[in-house]
Amino acid sequence: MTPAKLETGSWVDRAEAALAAAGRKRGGARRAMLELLDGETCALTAVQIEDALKGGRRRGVSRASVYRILDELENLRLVQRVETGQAMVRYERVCGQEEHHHHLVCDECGTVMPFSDPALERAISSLSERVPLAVSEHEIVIHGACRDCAG
Amino acid sequence: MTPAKLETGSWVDRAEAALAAAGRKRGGARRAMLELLDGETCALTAVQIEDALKGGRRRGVSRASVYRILDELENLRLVQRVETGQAMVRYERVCGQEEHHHHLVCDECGTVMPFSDPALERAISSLSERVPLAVSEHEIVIHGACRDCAG
DNA sequence: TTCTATGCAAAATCTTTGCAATTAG
DNA sequence: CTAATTGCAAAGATTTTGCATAGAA
Repeated sequence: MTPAKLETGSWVDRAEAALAAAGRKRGGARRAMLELLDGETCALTAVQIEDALKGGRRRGVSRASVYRILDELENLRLVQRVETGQAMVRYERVCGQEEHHHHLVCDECGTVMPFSDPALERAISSLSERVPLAVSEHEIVIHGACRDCAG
Repeated sequence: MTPAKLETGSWVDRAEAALAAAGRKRGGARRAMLELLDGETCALTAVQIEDALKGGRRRGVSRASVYRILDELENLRLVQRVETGQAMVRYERVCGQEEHHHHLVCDECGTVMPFSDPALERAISSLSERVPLAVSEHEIVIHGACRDCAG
């Protein structure tokens, strides 16, 4: 065993391992999605994922598979759903604590940007202990006008 | 003028005034929705609103009108959209600062509960000044298992 | 071989729109 | 009378499901 190695694998490797542990077989469509998601820094919609795979150098993946695979990955906590109030759900890979972030949404142009704030996280974790819920996740979305749109 | 009176009107009165100021005429469907929303402490989906109006003692309102009216009210900032990651958007009335709150969502049974936390609000408003966005709103959703579901 | 992965097309769900009739001002 | 309101039905958009084929172990 090489415990030190456990943390060095990429997210794709970690995902493949989790899928294998769940008794799943490998598939090209899922592999392509994993690679795409691993390269993204922020959340994508199902349609954006489909389009990115269709246009890029990776293989295309049908929309039904995009949804099915996102659902599997969400169940395994490998990706998380992000609700930005834009009619479509977005998804992004789940990383370690160090990359934990939330989202800024420009209501004018629809741009979504990540942000993180330690003070906010502290407030949330303190709150999590005082709430009538066994907290598993939290999501913070800040709406406004981005610099381009606010003029 | 009686400035002191301005704060005493119910949310329904405030909404009607805002609608009148926007050049809208009164309508029974909208009135019924305003009264329903005013009596709710937390967010409802469009379908829940439709059902509540159909079954209750108030007049029924067609689904199209429910959506149209919610959209109007949202534009006038009389109601706000709440995304809880449950496929359907929820709406609730917007009140003054004193009633500002966020949401706890039980991912098992779907229950949505309101909560508020001054420390969290302080963290958010401090953050709002440091972000590349002219902030208009923020939304916080905490997911987990409620006491009934967690056992 | 046997069970999973995937694509395609149809279905389901939530939301919006077009149009005509109704109603407020 | 004129413009806003509303219901109904049809249209849209997003997401899910059924089924047959291809692929991994």
